[in-house]
Amino acid sequence: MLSKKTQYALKALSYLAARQDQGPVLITDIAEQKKIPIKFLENILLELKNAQILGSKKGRGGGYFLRNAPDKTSLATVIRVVDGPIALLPCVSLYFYQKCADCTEEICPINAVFVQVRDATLAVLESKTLEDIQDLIPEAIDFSI
Amino acid sequence: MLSKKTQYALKALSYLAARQDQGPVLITDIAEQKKIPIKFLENILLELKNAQILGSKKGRGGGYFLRNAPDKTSLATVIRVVDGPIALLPCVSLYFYQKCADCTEEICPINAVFVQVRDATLAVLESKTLEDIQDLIPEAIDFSI
DNA sequence: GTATTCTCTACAAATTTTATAGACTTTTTA
DNA sequence: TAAAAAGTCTATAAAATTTGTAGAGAATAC
Repeated sequence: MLSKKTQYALKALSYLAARQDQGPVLITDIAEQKKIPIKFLENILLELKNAQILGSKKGRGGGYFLRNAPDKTSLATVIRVVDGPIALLPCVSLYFYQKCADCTEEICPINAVFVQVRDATLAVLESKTLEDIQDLIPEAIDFSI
Repeated sequence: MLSKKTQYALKALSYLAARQDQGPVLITDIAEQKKIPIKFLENILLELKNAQILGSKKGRGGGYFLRNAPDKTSLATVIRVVDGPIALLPCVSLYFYQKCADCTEEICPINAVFVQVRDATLAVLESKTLEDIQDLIPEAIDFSI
């Protein structure tokens, strides 16, 4: 399971992606709308900024915004930044690889299967982007029609 | 990432699968060969037994053994028993479902993507079984040829 | 009936996750 | 140019989970 932190990150990014053209968005705004503890969210957004996913502006009229077009940031990237490895085993991870204590990967059948799991998972997470998880903006829907 | 507990479970099952026809295997034996803390392993094997994956026999000549043919137990089953949910989000889990606080799944784009991730992952984990991760038994390989 | 082996419950230590506090810096603007 | 607005940064605390240990108990084989 993704950590709460990562779930918060995805919600925040989903919110920001939908407001891409509307200039910087306040942390406070995101926290309230998405019901995320504000101080926790601060840390998360900062991390996303340090990873070049978000940009920010200080002072009046400031806030956070996507640094690139929503379709340029994959969900895999987000998860790796906030949560770490996507693979189910360390010996199978592309970005957080760690050798197993005793096993030799060339002949380890467990390793082989989990490479397949990783690839299946990544096929989705690398291809889906913030564009695909954009918030539907309620205000934009006209129910009077 | 899978917990150490689940990794131990998979190693133990991999060991047992390869020794399927040789009668019960001692906890001690598995623990030594797979370098798993024995008391921890006891708990794990017991859990696998309670989940009907393993059978056991007490007393001299006793030990643990697979309850069914190796190809009858999927890796998904094992992971669910030991680790819990395979899905990345609670609102997307088949066996450990939990509703999100504020989101309505029908229109939640995050939910939709993670259903796809889940299905891609499960396609592998449901189809692969203990047969696929059987230990290669070193003793059985004849290097003299 | 005793040695062997799994069973069960409780607990303890370590680590990770979740969250909060508060002082600091940058920017805007009156 | 000072005050208000907003993000930055580091440290710490609380809670939860994971990892591992202890030891008495029950079943079985010989």
